[in-house]
Amino acid sequence: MPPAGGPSRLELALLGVIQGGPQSGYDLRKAFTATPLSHFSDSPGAIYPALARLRERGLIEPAPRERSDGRRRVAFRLSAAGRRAFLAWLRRPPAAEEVANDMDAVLLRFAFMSQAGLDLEEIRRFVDDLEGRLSAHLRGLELFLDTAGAAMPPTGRLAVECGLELVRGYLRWVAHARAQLGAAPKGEHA
Amino acid sequence: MPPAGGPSRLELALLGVIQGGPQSGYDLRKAFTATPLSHFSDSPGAIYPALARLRERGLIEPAPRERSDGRRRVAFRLSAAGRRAFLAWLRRPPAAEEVANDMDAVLLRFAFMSQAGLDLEEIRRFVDDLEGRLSAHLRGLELFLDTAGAAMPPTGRLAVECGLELVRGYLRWVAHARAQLGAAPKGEHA
DNA sequence: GGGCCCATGTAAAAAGTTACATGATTAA
DNA sequence: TTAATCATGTAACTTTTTACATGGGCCC
Repeated sequence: MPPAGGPSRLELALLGVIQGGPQSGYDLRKAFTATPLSHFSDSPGAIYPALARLRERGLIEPAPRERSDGRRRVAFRLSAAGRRAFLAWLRRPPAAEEVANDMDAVLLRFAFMSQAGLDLEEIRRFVDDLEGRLSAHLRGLELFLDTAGAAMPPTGRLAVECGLELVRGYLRWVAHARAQLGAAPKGEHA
Repeated sequence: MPPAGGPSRLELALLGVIQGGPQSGYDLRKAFTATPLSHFSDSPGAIYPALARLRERGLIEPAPRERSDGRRRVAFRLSAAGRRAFLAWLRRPPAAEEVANDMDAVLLRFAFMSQAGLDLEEIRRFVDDLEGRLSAHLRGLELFLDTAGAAMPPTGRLAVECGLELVRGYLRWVAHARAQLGAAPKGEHA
């Protein structure tokens, strides 16, 4: 729904999957239902219009068809401009506001990074930035609880504490991710 | 965007805050900017139309004004039907699909429970149901990782592992919440 | 009186949801 | 041949976003 400036989250997810190899609308629908990450609609009413938009903007283009069984099938691949836009989006460091209430978008970016060929150092820098934002957000939540917690109804306070526990979970994951990324031998991505 | 059947998430959040006492549109905007839980837009273009819809459907009604300083101010309170609808929403046990990709909605329900006067036993049952769903989802993610994890690009796999860590965070919180709720003396809510 | 916050709204445009429509191909 | 699956789309509707518009009260 949001004319949020650049491509929508669905469009970016589409670009991300397409980036891994030409995909038809039907492929993409299946990818979204099969994959645990991302809760995107598998409805044709979302995907086909989104593909049409991406095509109009020159971010994707029809790929030459290989498997020429009789079926009608329109596979798309990224155009040069599409690849540029996608990489620019991937490289955007996590913003404070995003970390506070749109971690899905941050994780979506991260998920596509190695497949898109970002090098280890860039990915590590992203993780470092993310950790800083998460720590700040954690402090903010703790401060809020200290200030307003006592006056809140029990389940309200518990809900905020849940947010806190989540951020701690993210921070634990950051440590894990850094270990995995650090351990990987140089140039071992994709 | 979604005509998902009942009231939208924003509408439910509005009902939830109004439930705690009469609120004007401006109050609600402030509540959404000040509160850490929930990332709702503070934009008038979202809130005033939503209030108008709720009013048309008979879920809220203008409250008699108390602070009669000169300012124009239209405060709303829940109608009887509004209270019924809100309670019915609160009491809906968490569904599997919700736990997988809309925990925000689950937490939003939980946050309003004690203020709305649900009794401790109901809240505990909700938490028990939630734990069951979370455990099932955890197993699902673990299975996915065992099956598909090896074939995934590194950051893709890490992103799924992040989802896993999150679910573990939620489960830790469930244990904490149960302890808090169990410890509270009978009838100590709101 | 001028500027700032309070307070409520509207208008245009975009994106998603549900539901429907259509046709080809494969398998029973 | 009949049903299921592959595959792509359209139409109506709803909500949200951004941006603008308006006006009253308060404080210096």
